[in-house]
Amino acid sequence: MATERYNAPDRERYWQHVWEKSQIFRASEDKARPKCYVLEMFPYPSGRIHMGHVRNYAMGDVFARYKRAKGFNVLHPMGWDAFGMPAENAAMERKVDPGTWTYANIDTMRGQLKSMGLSLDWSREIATCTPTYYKHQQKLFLDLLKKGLAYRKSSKVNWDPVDHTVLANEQVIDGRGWRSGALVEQRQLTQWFFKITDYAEELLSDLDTLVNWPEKVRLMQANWIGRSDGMLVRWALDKKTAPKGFSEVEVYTTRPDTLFGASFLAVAADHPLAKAAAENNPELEAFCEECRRMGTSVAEIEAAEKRGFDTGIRAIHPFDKDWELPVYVANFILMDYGTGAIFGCPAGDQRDMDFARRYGLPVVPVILPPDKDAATFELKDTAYTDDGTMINSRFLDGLTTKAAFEETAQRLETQKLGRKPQGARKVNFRLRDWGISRQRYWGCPIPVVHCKTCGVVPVPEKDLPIKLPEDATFDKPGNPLERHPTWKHVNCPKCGEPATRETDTMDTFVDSSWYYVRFTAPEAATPVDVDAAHYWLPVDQYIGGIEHAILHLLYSRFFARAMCDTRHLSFATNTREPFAALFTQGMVTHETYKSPEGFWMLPGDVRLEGEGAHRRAVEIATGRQVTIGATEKMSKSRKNLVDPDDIIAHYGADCARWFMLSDSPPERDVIWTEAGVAGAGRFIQRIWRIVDEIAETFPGPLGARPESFGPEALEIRKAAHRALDQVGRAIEALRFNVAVANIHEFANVLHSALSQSGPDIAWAAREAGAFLVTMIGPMMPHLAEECWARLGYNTLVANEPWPAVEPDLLVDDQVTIAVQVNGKRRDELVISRSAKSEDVEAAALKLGSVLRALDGRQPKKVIVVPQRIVNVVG
RNA sequence: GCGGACGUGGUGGAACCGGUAGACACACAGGACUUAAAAUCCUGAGAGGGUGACCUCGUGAGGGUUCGAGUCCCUCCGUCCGCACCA
Repeated sequence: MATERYNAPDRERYWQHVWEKSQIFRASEDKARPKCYVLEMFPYPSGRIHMGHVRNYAMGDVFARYKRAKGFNVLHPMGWDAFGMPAENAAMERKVDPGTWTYANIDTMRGQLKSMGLSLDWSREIATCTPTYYKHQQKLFLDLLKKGLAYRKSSKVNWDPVDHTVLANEQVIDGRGWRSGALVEQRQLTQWFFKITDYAEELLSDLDTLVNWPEKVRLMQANWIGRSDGMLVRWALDKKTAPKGFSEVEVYTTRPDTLFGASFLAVAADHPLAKAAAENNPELEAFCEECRRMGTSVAEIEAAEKRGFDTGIRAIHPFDKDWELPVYVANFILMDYGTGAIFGCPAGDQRDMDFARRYGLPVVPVILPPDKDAATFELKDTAYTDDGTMINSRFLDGLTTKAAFEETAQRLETQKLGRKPQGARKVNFRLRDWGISRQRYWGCPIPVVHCKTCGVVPVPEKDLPIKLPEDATFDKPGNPLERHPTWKHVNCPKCGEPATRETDTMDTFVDSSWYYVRFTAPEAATPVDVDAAHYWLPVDQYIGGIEHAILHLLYSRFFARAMCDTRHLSFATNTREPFAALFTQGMVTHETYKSPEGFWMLPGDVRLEGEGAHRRAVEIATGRQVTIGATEKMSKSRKNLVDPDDIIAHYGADCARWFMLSDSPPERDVIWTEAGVAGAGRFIQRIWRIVDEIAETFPGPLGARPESFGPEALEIRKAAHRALDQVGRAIEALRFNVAVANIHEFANVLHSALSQSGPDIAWAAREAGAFLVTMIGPMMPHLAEECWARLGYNTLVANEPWPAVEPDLLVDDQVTIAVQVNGKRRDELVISRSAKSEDVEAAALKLGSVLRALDGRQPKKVIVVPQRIVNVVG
């Protein structure tokens, strides 16, 4: 009896070796089977994997292995998002070459991932920093350039003074660089952009098709794209006051209905009209300068008051040539939204209200709230921005807000009142083009050459890849490519004269915008093997962190479309969405500990004692009391890290995987606890013991199925089939914690059933054992193989199909239904599943508990929900 | 400020479409085994009351719809997340 304890670390190495040798996770196109592309967001090779990776990849692996068992042709690849700042920082700090550093990290992390036993097709591994990858990215860039989807312009950009590079709008968080955390500055630079705004409408409307994405992510993207329906309204300027060459100003508004509530116009400090007006007005010039300086940080914007400067220019109301309004330069007008100019309606917009109150401008209410009386309605300092009935608005009076919008829009479009004021409907987006220039070394070089005579010249395709020089220096800040002695000096591909290479490299988010395409044919001579991509895409299940809800996912959605339009890609589906289903997993958190001096401490240096209110922590080395802090995301800075290697070496990968999948719903944060891991470790041994006992007590293969099963054997079979059914559904829905609970439940049933004997029991137990092993397979694959072998099979459970559930076994002949009296549960009733409602009612009314609860009253009504509940109303 | 999500025992969390709330696990308590510990196995447990089969209360708070509400509707409170002068 009792085989020894399952030695996870040892057996895991063995089974990993077996999988690797048999190459079972290699994917190839197979039209005969339905495909399933399972992808987890690929890691940045920062040095070592962390628990967040373990959780992410464990989830993806469960799904991939399950789908494989369900008969799908699964593609489950892995690679490295390998360009980026940390490699350069390492080069600066430790004098190692960024490439050397990166590849060493990749080697380490590959080893770590392999020790997790993931069902990955390693033959497709890619690293974005290899010329064999970025060569194709350069080709894609050239095609985008040709198509007009990549372009250069001078613009105000977010400059990260720590990383010495430009950041995209999406990469500025609370006014700080997303990576460095430095306060971002505004600089005027000539930069490369991708025309993501060309796809704004499609990127927004197609969100509706992404039904298998979290609602939250879709909303975040929709808000980010920020569509608004409005009008462009052109206001004539009074000739006497307008600067030379300006006869009108165009403003953007989403509320043309409030046009009669206008009391001023305002333009941004960078607006051409402001610049012209400032030319011979030093005071205004100074004000504009001040405005430009502001707005460099969000903190300042928040604190800033609404301020303006009257330019002296007067504008003429589109519907009344005798109505003049002042034109201000104002600090709260954004040059890059709409037209950089607005008309201010204090009654209908809080900002305009603040502004009007400060400068003593008129406040005319134009919308009467539904619950207010026209005679008494007045506005204090709060604007009314909702719908209502139009007042003080001439021909709009009495209309609803919506009708007034239409009426105004129509009139503006068709009429030519006064001096050529007019308007046009316009959809405006908040989304800006994606600035991809980075003044860094460790990125994909932008393949163009700047020539004095020919201008910007694309590098001929035959010259790709433009490789990074291997002898760059990192001893001072700035772009190593820019200061490299020879790299940038080339001859113009067009005229042959001396010219310079573009020294900007691409934002690393470009690399990750198409890697999922490259995985479908990682060796292809062209960026994409169209057939392979057509077969595999879209990704059927994508799993990663919520932190990429906007950046990476939006860029990827853009890139898929841009690649379609440059004929690199075509989808078999009728949308151009790269990720059919998205799942965003929660973070891995851990308690934090602080020494008496206030320094963060590693969990490994701390011993926990007591519980509840008496729970305390002491430093193992000294026995000193340690402060237990909040539970937070595992991070280096707080030192609340647990190294996956340690866990895998001690408990095994299956244990780490199982714990990650237990308890917490995958979309929520999971708290890593030593007790939880130990519990997972105990369960592994429990499974091993159960399987061992089955193998020992009921040896041999499944054999011929008995003619009939006794009630005890039937119970085992029912439990097995029910569990298999439930676990399958739970995995399908990515509800791993529920699957884990179902497995626990089944293991408990099986464990207590094993003391019985008999030929039918033997068969049922063997079947149940096989089921148990199959259902733990996706989550604890090594243990499953070991158990599978122990049960006497000489195949790999990783290759076994998910058994078919016998539907008959999922239903019981007898059902237990609750009996309520007036909605309160009083009893329960075990009755035939097919019992008629009348019979159920009769049986319920006979129950002593029911009679007692009725207390002599006659039942007024009896509600019977078949197989569920009886409610006696009395 | 705007938008969204969430709120269930000591803890993590279950509960299909409105139908027995608390599955499963962790932690805990008691017992068995053991010289002892670990491991394992068995048992217990939402709160309160009763000797007892039982009764009352209970899913953030309050109200509503319903035979019946953790689930649907309204108001409020709290926590978390996203966006934030976007006209």
